Amino acid sequence: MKIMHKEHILTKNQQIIFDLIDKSPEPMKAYSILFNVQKKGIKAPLQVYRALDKLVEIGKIHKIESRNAFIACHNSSCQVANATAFSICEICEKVTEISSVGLSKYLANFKDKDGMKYSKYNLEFFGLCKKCTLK
Amino acid sequence: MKIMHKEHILTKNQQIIFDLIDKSPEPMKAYSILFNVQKKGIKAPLQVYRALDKLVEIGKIHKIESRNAFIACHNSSCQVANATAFSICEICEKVTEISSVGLSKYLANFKDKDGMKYSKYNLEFFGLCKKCTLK
DNA sequence: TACATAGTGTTATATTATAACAATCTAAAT
DNA sequence: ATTTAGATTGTTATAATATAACACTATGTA
Ligand SMILES: [Zn+2]
Ligand SMILES: [Zn+2]
Ligand SMILES: [Zn+2]
Ligand SMILES: [Zn+2]
Repeated sequence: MKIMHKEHILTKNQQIIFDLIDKSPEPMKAYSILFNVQKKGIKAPLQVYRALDKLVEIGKIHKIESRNAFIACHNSSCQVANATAFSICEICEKVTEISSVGLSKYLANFKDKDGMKYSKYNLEFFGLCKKCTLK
Repeated sequence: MKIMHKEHILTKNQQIIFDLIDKSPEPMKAYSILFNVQKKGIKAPLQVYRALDKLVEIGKIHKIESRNAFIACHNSSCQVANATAFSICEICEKVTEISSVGLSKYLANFKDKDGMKYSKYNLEFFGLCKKCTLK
């Protein structure tokens, strides 16, 4: 898996949008991001999507595909933008990035019957978080 | 993981839409499905989405989240709609459902640090298929 | 300077998905 | 056969997500 270093210098729009996502306790959707940064001069969807694309590319944030939402990478050992795993609570929608050495090793080495070699994966687990299990 | 039996009797719309997806060599998008079934009397997006929702629920088709597209389940040993894995070629967009006993066992038994128990997962691998590797 | 590359601002538009409501069908249960 | 509950349908309208196209600006570097 290709290593993506995260020490990019962010541009103004990228920084504004990253800061917002990074502070958010939950994944943010593009138009919610747009609404929240309009006071900072980012007025159009495209400005948001362009920043999001770049932030995803360099691994500062990840997209939760099943939710069309974006979360900051809080996986300290995660130097890659292309090997991601999340747990998602189906009640409260809490999303957590999973950092398991065992899991990432297993998936990075997984080979299917066709011998296709993978350069990237995304895994989303669904269930109930602790809080929601107790309710 | 809850077992979803697939021996549902499909309604007219569900059958029309399943047949179309099942014959397609590649994942189909909702509005492409709509276009293709208009001659059969299905005229509105909602009719398509409702059938898709049901077909996903009963495990006859799966949604490829990263592509917003739908593929028929061709995994003969797959009796569940909630434990899915796919390989996706980033050039030709060929999608294959992975049926690996090892993989599904590993993921079904995976537990994260928080002890969250999962009821469902979706895994998407990305890379180059054999054909595209040779080009 | 000259050039290439990446980022920006803007308008318009494409694509994906759901809300709301009335009508109809289906499968039991009386 | 009649009632009832639930799922499904048909329809119009609208919401939510994402990209095309184009002119312009910043930044690094040769
Ligand atoms: Zn990460
Ligand atoms: Zn929860
Ligand atoms: Zn399947
Ligand atoms: Zn390919």
